[in-house]
Amino acid sequence: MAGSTVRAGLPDPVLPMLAVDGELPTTGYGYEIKWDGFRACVQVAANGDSRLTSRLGNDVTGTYPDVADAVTRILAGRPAVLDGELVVLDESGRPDFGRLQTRHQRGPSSTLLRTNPVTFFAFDLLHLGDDTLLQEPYEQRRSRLADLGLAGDPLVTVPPYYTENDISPAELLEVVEQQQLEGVVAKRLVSPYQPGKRSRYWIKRALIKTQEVVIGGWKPGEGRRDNMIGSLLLGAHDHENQLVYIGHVGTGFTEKALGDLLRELEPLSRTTSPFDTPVPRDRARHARWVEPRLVGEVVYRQLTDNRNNERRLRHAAWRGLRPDKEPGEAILPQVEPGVG
DNA sequence: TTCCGACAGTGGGGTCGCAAT
DNA sequence: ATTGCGACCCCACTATCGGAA
Repeated sequence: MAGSTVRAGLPDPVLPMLAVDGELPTTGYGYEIKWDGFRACVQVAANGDSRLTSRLGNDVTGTYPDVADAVTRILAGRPAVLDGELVVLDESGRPDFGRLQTRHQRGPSSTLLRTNPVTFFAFDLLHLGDDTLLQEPYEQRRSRLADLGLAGDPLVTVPPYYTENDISPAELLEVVEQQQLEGVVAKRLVSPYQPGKRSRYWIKRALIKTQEVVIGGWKPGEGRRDNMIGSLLLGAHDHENQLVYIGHVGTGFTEKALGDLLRELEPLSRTTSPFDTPVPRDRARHARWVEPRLVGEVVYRQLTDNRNNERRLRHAAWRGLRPDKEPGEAILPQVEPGVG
């Protein structure tokens, strides 16, 4: 793997097992909260060397040295490979992806290391000592993981999983929605661990929201999207009826939808931004502005607050035009009160 | 025949670092 | 000093193709 550091006693980086999108099965699966952070695998060798790798196998040990050290210390000489998620929790105990991004790629000298503590949520055990657990069923690996004694250290935790005997997936999703968490992952109880593979052994169900939006411009596409729309610049009205820029959407279109949209947008061209709030320079680059008349619908995961208190759609995907709606009906949701 | 999994290739938000202007 | 751009992290989604069902 390019870019990885060779360390004595450590095998190649582990590529994490992945989940497909889908509805949650009601039987034969364990259910876990989907934690909003960075996926990471921890490898600890018998000599105490340790390595943290990202989803694509990149070495991120230097970014989170305290996490690697904590796991090594707890294991006390036992070699092991763990899979989990690096998460930053906010004051109410919910994952805060934004703070994790701020910390990412910072070196050990960064002051952010102290202001943004990261917790490793360990949810699978692939190797322990001389034992390879990849072929063991999920439940067995979970049991061995629970016996490791990882919980108790502030930097490491082992989040629980639930079965149909504890709670139905529908009920768990309700809890997740109330707590404003990201979603649920179902893992087949008898399944092995297949590194780097995406299969129905693991099924993720993310909570998504819908939003009506006003199209205020578009950016041309590239490559396969040459001579087509690359993305749409979106806005919605706040409580003072200002048209607030809330980000772009560049996915979810069929090719036909892209062509139809372009034909509708071209007659609406104008030379200035129709938004009442500024569009960041790099986001407005190459933008073609239009009269804010067309209303559409997008789905998204989260309406973020960046460091400038600007709200942006995260993971937005286009659903289609809403010719039945007036621009004034595209209203920003109120800021949700914190939980906890 | 149809369906599904894997892959390539678009696009997004965000941060950081380097080189060109 | 500003700007452009790529490299990372997170990701959604469409289109395509070959093999499984």
